[in-house]
Amino acid sequence: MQNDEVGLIEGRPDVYSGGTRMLNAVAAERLREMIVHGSLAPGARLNERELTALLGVSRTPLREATRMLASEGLVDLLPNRGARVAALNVETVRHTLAVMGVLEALAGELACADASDTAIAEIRATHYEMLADHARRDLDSYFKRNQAVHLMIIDAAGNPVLSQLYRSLNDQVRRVRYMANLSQARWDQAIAEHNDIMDALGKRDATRLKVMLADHLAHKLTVVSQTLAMAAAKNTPDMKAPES
Amino acid sequence: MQNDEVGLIEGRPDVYSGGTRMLNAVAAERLREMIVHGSLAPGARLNERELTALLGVSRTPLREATRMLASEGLVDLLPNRGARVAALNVETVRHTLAVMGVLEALAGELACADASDTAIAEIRATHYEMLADHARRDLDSYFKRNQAVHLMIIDAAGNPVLSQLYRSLNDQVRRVRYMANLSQARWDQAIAEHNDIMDALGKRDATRLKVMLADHLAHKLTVVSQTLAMAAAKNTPDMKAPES
DNA sequence: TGTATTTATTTTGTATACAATATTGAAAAC
DNA sequence: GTTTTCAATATTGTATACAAAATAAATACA
Repeated sequence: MQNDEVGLIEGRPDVYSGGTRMLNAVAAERLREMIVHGSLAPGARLNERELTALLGVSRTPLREATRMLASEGLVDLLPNRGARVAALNVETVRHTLAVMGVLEALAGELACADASDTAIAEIRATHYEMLADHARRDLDSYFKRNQAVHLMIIDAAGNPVLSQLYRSLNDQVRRVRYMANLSQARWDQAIAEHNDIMDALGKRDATRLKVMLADHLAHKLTVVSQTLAMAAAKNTPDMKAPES
Repeated sequence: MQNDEVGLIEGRPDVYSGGTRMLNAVAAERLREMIVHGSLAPGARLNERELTALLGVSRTPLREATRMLASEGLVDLLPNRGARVAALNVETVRHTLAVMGVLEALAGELACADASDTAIAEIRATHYEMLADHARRDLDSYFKRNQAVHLMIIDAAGNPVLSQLYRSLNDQVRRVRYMANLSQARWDQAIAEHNDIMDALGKRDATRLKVMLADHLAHKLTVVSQTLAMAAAKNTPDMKAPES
């Protein structure tokens, strides 16, 4: 009756088999994606019955997954009322971006000092692919490459703690992206900023890189704030979790 | 048979009652404490049977707790081999302290700019109590107050994301503290540094505060590194998780 | 004695059962 | 017509049952 999708073991009958895979990780991954992409909206309840049916997993690994997501800050747990997708208000995003800012600055510093030339070359290559996406007006691909560039800079710092933390915070902010498209002007500006960032990194100019990253993030904050303000204006009592 | 300690509901029979409390949170809190205090050593297996007996909770909330701790980085999950206390090697601690450094710097900046005078006064008061602990050579109380001061500075920044993240990272590092005592010389030096930190914060001198916090953390890193190196020398194949 | 190999035991992963709290909906009271 | 009350339903929290790994123990074999 269970195991419609996930729990199904390669070419085996549609029946649970026993202590075997890490369904909690699978469920967490899929829930994370749903939350980031907005198919689970901020404030939405995570109904266990629905989600077990959707994911083909029993309640046990599903609940383990929601608990993990709660520790990551994507979900809020309410006593006897289950899990809700974390609210997404301007304040929280501002706080999150402030932290991401110093993490990027640290990454920039470390990357300029320690990153290998080949690592920087790989970042540059992805950067150019991103420019191609911009030229083609391929927004989806641009977003992916843009993300990749930022994550590659972070990873170039060679600090796994930093990498993991940044990814976690980044997921929070990514949720906003799927709420509104980018204006052409802002897109062009972002590209210009990325050129500066790439240039500074190529020259291993940590001081300038940090400034560029900070500016880039500040502009992102204004865009995100506008997006959230508009969304809040549209359907007023949204975005914020329904009051307890 | 279960519910020896935690699940026991006020003056009720020693039997489980039903969908009621948040035993996962209770279990997570107790496990976190055990890991931070070292009663669950780095690399140790988290045997579910033992822990359910110890905590008086069934496997379900216990597992939810371990999954949360995994997301916090205090625990590693191995497929079909359960949870282990995360290893505690110099590298990881160094990476963690590097991130904590930029978080403290951000907090210092924001606190100097935005913290209320009463908030700073409260930090100062705790600072003086810490000096009293030092004068009395009350190491335990000193550690608590020292922690409190640092957390108060973080919280004074008024950024909940920052606060939560810092606490999570801080738990990682706190584990080392319980492995060795402090030399008198280092203790005196730490006190001197704290005086400087307090002074800079009182004058809302963000630039100097950031330098002081950075120095303080750098010294902490050397102490922690020595501690871990000594521990590694004593019982060689410890501290690192047993190879998979 | 030491090393494979097989068998027993333990431990983990998942599903389900059951009780208590929330939520819904309809009847009753105002 | 609106609000209140109370039963019916749904949903959550916890415990337990059962199967597959993993580990330990025991046996076979050299």
